[in-house]
Amino acid sequence: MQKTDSLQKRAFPPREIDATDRKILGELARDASVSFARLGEAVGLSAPAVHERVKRLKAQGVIRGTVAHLDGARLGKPLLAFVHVTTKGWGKTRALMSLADLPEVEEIHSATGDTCLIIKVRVASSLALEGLLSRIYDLPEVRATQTYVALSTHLERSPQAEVTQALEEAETLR
Amino acid sequence: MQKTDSLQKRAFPPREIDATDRKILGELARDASVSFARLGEAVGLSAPAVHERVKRLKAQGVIRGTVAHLDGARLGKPLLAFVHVTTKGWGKTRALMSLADLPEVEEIHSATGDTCLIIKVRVASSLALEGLLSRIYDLPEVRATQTYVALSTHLERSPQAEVTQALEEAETLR
DNA sequence: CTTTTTGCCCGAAGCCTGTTCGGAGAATAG
DNA sequence: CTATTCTCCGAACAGGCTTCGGGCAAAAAG
Repeated sequence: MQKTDSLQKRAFPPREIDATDRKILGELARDASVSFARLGEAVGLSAPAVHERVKRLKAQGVIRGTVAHLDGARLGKPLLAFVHVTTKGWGKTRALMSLADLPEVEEIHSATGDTCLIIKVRVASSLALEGLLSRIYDLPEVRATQTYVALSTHLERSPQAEVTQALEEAETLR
Repeated sequence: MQKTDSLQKRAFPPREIDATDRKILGELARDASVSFARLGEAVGLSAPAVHERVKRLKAQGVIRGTVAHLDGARLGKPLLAFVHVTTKGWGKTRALMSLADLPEVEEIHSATGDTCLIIKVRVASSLALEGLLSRIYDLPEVRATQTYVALSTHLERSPQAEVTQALEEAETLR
């Protein structure tokens, strides 16, 4: 019998993510409303086995949660734009991060290139976009912004489970 | 009794999205794994009433689906980047749209500004990013690209249900 | 090689939840 | 006032989630 006095056993040891896990993740990334039984058919396992894997993947943080994907246009926010912000000094200030309180702001990244911050926003109208840009400009550390308005969206999805190995293979000479 | 001979009755007439709907959508956009009973408590309705509203919102297309939100880094794709593509002529060609077949490509938008296309990609390494850019450059209609690498992501979420009315209100003089 | 341990899987069963149904109540139109 | 429509609720059924115990194979230990 194993003693576990001083060394606490982890509930989920950091196991490798295998091919079956990726299949499950691929299905869930496309449609998380599928039943465990049907998921099991797709990957060749029983429902309890799939359930255990999904529980582990959630505990490991690979699955960050399940969310409803809403249609921005039907919600009254048909205008999508990317705002590139150039800041004085380092961009990550409390004031800039407070933009996350607005439901119009969907993403905030620190980035390389000319700009320091890339912000993805979805607003009701060009007037609302102007109002949002006005709020950004009011922040003292903002030096300039450049806005790219999405005229049409051809693809928009959450992170996918698969990885294309061919991208990393040695590039042949051109 | 109403005759329905020539005019087929819609299963879900295009009803207005009211405040209760938005509350439900807000909850589901944050966590779609909540039960209808708990959702009903949050908005002051019974489980069947919430169920009917959600069914209608799905039929209307406001809820496009429920998906698992995966962690790109833990899946082996820690590098997020936005690629701006300048194309010859109009950007939306079949070759460019075929980039959607790659699981690394998460978004494709036609955009205003200097660029014609904004592509959001998540890759395993800088080498993989180079390989992906190489594929983009191989397309005949691509004139130039500019890549912004996300150093850190401070916010990344799906479209939110709320709309900030204050953004559209008249801007006072500065 | 034998034994033990570990990890992963499955079938069965209980319980929680999704889903449907019929009816009540309010608001609106006729 | 009456009829219609719409939305809601309580109850009940059915189905899926979740747990449990046990079996099997591979790896590790002896």
